[in-house]
Amino acid sequence: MTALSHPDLTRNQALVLKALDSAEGPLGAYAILDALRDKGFRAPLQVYRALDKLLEFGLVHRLESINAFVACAHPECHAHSTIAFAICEKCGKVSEFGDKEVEGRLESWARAHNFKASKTTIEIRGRCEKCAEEAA
Amino acid sequence: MTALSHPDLTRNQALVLKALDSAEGPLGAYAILDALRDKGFRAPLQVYRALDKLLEFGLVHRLESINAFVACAHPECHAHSTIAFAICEKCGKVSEFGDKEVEGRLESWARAHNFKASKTTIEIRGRCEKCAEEAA
DNA sequence: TCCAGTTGTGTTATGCTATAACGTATGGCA
DNA sequence: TGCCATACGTTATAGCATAACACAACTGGA
Ligand SMILES: [Zn+2]
Ligand SMILES: [Zn+2]
Ligand SMILES: [Zn+2]
Ligand SMILES: [Zn+2]
Repeated sequence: MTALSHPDLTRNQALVLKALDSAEGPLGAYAILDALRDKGFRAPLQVYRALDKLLEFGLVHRLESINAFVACAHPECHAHSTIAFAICEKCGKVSEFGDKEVEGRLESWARAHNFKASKTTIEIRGRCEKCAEEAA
Repeated sequence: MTALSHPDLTRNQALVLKALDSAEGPLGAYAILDALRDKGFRAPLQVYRALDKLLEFGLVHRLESINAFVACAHPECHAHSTIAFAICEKCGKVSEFGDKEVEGRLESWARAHNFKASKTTIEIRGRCEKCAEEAA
């Protein structure tokens, strides 16, 4: 789905990114581990270390509210600004979007309170369009 | 700090709320357990079950990004609207605030994409005013 | 009164998420 | 060559959350 190329990804990092990228939805670290056992992965740390780097590169996002990871849908693009995620609790579909207005409001709260922000999380959980239709 | 009274809190629920309310910052479930061992608490489930109810009553918030819980700073007040949290990673101080503009923007994204939101998380991690001064 | 349903509780065991601590291997560079 | 930084592999452990079972207390109606 996304551009899988990046300067100097190591083998493990590339494998983890590929696993995330070819998954339908977000994956937990242990699900990634299971998906990569036949590539030689044995221990959670192999996954977490790769994820740390991929997060640093901005190629992967961590979804705090569900302890899972997704490949970035728009790499190269949203650089390091604040991103919001809509997560379907039924099918796992994740949509990322940015909103300058929201970002600005949160930034001004921080400025007004002398709060030095380092990372902002915005996650909406619910039902995606398709799954909402099916609901009772 | 906050109003500790609520219709029909059970003993365990009241104890957990009191523990959170008298803590300096957010507490993990196991920290609450440890704090309540001398009140007879023995197992994590005693804590989690009380927390479930307190969350339902809106007396406690869960901070998804740090797997911890805080007593609501404004019970009775912000009812069930979306709340944002600023969490100091140094001293643990948590500030809650609501922003109708932010809430509205996220709601309109959801409406535009036919996404049926059930719970929205907004958490800003960083340094509070006091701790930012001390930083190198 | 008795029964059934609901809610809270206690306990044991288990599962899922993440990191500590150790040693090894590799590549760039003075 | 010696040094440093980075990645890797493995074992063990820490931290967070729930499943499953059993029992007690209350509630409302037959
Ligand atoms: Zn992205
Ligand atoms: Zn869906
Ligand atoms: Zn609150
Ligand atoms: Zn602070």
